[in-house]
Order: sequence, then C-alpha cells, then structure tokens
Amino acid sequence: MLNLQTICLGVLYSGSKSGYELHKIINTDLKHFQTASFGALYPALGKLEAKKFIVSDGKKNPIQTSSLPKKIYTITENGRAVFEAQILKTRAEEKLTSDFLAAFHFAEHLPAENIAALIDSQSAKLQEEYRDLISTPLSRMSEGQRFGIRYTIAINRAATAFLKGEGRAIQATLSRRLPKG
Amino acid sequence: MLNLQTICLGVLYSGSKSGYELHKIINTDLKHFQTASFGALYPALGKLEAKKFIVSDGKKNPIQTSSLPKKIYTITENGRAVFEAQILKTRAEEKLTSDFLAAFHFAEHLPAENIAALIDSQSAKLQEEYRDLISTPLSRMSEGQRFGIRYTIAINRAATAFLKGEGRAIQATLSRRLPKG
DNA sequence: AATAACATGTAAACGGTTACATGATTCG
DNA sequence: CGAATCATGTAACCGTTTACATGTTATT
Repeated sequence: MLNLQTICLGVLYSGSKSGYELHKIINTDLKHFQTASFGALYPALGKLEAKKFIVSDGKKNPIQTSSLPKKIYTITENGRAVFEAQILKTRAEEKLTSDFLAAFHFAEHLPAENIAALIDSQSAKLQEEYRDLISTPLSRMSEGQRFGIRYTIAINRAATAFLKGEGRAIQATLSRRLPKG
Repeated sequence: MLNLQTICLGVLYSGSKSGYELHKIINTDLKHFQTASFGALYPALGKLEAKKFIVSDGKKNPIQTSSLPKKIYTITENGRAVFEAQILKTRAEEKLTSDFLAAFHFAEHLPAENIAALIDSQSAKLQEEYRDLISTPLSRMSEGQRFGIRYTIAINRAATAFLKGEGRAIQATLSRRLPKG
C-alpha cells in the first residue's frame, strides 16, 4: 500500500510546499482516498528529508527568532526517481473500514431509533462528501484526477440512492422486532 | 472507530469460538468492512481476556502435551454489557484507503499500459468481491447483515458500471498524451 | 508418509492518532 | 488588541502488519 511518504512525494512532485500546505492539500484534494494528521505528516517529512528524497530551506536554528517559521520542502531528483518507481509498481488495492456497516452487522443489539440515526447520519455524510466532490474546480486538474472524482461520485450516488430506497424499509423491518429482554 | 476488540466481542456474542474460527469468520463474513490478521487477533483476544470481557477454557500448560491446543473463547456478562454500550454509541464513520484512486491522482506519471492494468485489476477485484457477496448464504443472516450486504453490492455494481463505461475512455485519453521526456 | 488445513502465539517494526506545546502572522 | 489562521513539532499510545516459531489433526 502507498504510504504517506509516497503521497507526500507525489504532491511535492508538482511544486514545493510547506508542511502546512501539504496538510491542506491532502485533506481537501485527496480527501476521498487519503487523509493525514500533522502528527503523521511531520514525521513522514522528516524521514523523507533524512533519506534525501526532499530538501527544506528551513532555518531550524531556534536562536534566530526573526527567521520565518515556515519551511518549504522541495523534492530532489532522487525523490522523483523513487516516486516514479513507487507509483509504477502500485497495484489496485482498496481498504474500507466502516463503522456504519459494522453497526448494521450487529444491528440486532440496537434499538430502532439508533438504526434510524445511523441511516440519517450516513446519508448526511454522503451528501457532504458529494458537495465536496462537485465543488472541486475541475480546471487545473489532471485527467486522472477528474476520473477519480467521477468514480467516487458514481459510488457516492449509488450509496445515497440505496439508502433513500431501502433505508426506510429496513427501519420499519427492524422496528417490528420484539424488544430484547 | 470500532476496534478489533469490539468486533471480537460482537462475533463472540452469538456463540463461543476459537481464535482460529474467529479469524475465519471476520475474514469472510465481515470481509466487506473489516479484516484481521492473526498477529492482530491474538493480542486483541489477550487484552479482552485480561479485562475479563471474555474467558477461555485453554490449557495453557505446556507440560500437558496431550491437551488440545484449541482454546475456546466465551463472552462474559461484563463483556456483553460493554459490547452493547459500545455498539450503542457507534456513529456512521467510514474510512477508505485506495491505491487505485491514488495511482489515478498521480496518473500523469504513468504510462498507458499501467493505466490499463490498473483498471483491469480493479474490475477483477470488484468482480471477485461481487462473487463473494452474492455467494454468502442469506439464511442464518440477520436483517441488518443482509442490509449491509445489499448496500455493499449496490456500491460494487456502481463501481463496475463506471469502469465498464468510462474505463476505456480514460485509457484512450491518457494514451494520447505526449510521452514524458 | 506426506500434505493440507487447523491452531496458537511472539517480536520487531511500522504507521498513525491524539493530545500537548509553542509561537507567528494577518485581519478586523 | 483579540481572534482566527498559519505554522512546526514532540510524546505517549494504539493497533496492525509481517515474519517467525511451533505444533496438531485429518485426509489421501
């Protein structure tokens, strides 16, 4: 699986950025397949720098208080080569972890109101994701990126349609159960 | 997020099982939203046992060579209560990590044959998942579990349809690019 | 007797989250 | 001058993967 280091190389490939900017890009543009917290991002950048895959212009000297705290990372030639090799050997792999589906798997332990809440909340999340996806400006985006967005939208729509069609039905069915005792 | 310990409690709720059986159940019946390796499973069971949420009938005595190595885990009353509380407060959360989408995001660094391979491989994986999903015996399954399977099938179909419809088109588009130099 | 499947576990390393800690810059 | 946002980083902890290590039971 592609790890955060490789993702960072990929984002830095198209231009130098600070850790903070990288964080923003990953958690907006790449949100549908990757996220990163600062606690994951900074150590990843540190490791990439140690391996000479990226360089920074940072003044890490704490005495120089007047210097900008902002540190711009730039990918090296070595880094580019490593990224290209990595992305070339990438296989179609996906891993979903879903509390929504897990909760339904064990739904016999849930009262009807919780079932309803889960479906409503999942629908809302899908709607929010949908808004994010369609609001992304398609210009300045590569063909591959557009393809990924459209793929994700197709899945999002199917999920929403399913919940709209069958969500009420399952709520009704599960409400008819005998209360556990 | 629901962790493996809680998932184990959930599976043991409906009947006592060995670690090995638990492993098989999670990686078949729960495959569409959760997997677990032995290296993750056994420590999780050990922690649950330490907390008295489960008990085992294991003869851990290595001198007793004649005893069965099989260890059956049973959920305790305390464990049931903890699981019920956990599942009750579960929120609709989902996390997808996709090398397929990541590769497409950076597809400008990929030659056309890799694009084609990625789409073919993703289609094959979806088909395989689909076969698994429809082959699951619907009897002896709760309403909630059936709902989860149908939800996953709806998404799987949408993904397959998208790749069938637009997969060739993107391959053609990306093949028309100038080779990088 | 060999092989596949059953069965349990550990250790090192990895990757990530959450919370903490600090400080600068910009805008109203 | 206060608030939001920009900005970097560490530490403790958590959960998992991968590889290793070992042995049993059932089938052919």
